[in-house]
Amino acid sequence: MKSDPLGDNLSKRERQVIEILVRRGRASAREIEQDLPDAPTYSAVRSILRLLVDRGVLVKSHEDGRDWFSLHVSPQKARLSALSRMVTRFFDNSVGDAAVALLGQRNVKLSEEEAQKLYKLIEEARKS
Amino acid sequence: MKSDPLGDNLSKRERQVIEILVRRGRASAREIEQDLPDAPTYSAVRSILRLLVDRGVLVKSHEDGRDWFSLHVSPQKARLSALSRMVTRFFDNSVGDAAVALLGQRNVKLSEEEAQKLYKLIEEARKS
DNA sequence: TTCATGATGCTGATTTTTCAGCAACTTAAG
DNA sequence: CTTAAGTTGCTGAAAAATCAGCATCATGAA
Repeated sequence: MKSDPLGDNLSKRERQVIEILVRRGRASAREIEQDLPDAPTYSAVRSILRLLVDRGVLVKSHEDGRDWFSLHVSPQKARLSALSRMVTRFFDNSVGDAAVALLGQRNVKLSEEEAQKLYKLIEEARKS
Repeated sequence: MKSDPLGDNLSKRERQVIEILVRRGRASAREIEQDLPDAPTYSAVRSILRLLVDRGVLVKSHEDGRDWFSLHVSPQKARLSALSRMVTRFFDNSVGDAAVALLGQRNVKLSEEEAQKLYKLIEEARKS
């Protein structure tokens, strides 16, 4: 098991940046600056981005006259990784417990499509 | 909405400590020291604990000749809070998407009991 | 080309986090 | 009581993270 690039070895700002990129997929430095809570100066944002790129967490490309940043892993993978991590650390590795906690919250609404998908997944995961 | 005490205003070490307490419910300083990855000295652990108690994140009690630490909120609440946070930040507030991602992973096994619970929850969440 | 606007990365300073040393205190055993 | 082993909080130092200033480079308009 390789060391998780999105694990607990990230600072506050780094996590904030990564959350932005998980949601947006890809963003310019300016966009990240705008999305950042209590945003510091643009320079400071650039510093954090530079660090993250150096460590291989982010990927930088250049287009339309500016840099674009995205996660080294896909947002899909990042989401799964984060979920897994939570299941491991908070739910003693039990996906079932986590799912029950997730769906057992107040005011949870599911579309018909989602409900169907979930039924199917549960059926598959059911021990024979 | 109160500021989340388990939100993103925690440092690396602080998060590590909190994860330990979510799992153990309550622990002595020595136990936390042992569970901590790359554990520093016992003194350093105490410093982090002292800080967290001061900020009201942890609660300290004394028993059997030593201090015991636990979360100010219940592990149950902490888990839910963490899940909600993830749903908000990583799944665009869609509990359905998160649940599908969670259960759609490889090698997910559910007990009959868990499956039944989930069916029930989905049924409830399905109400238009 | 020249100028203005915006983007970039380097650098060092400030702030926060992390840490170990140490003296005081507690507890239990002798 | 005296001692030894374990626990605790204070303190300042070391390391890491955060940040802004600034010079340079890129882009596009005049």
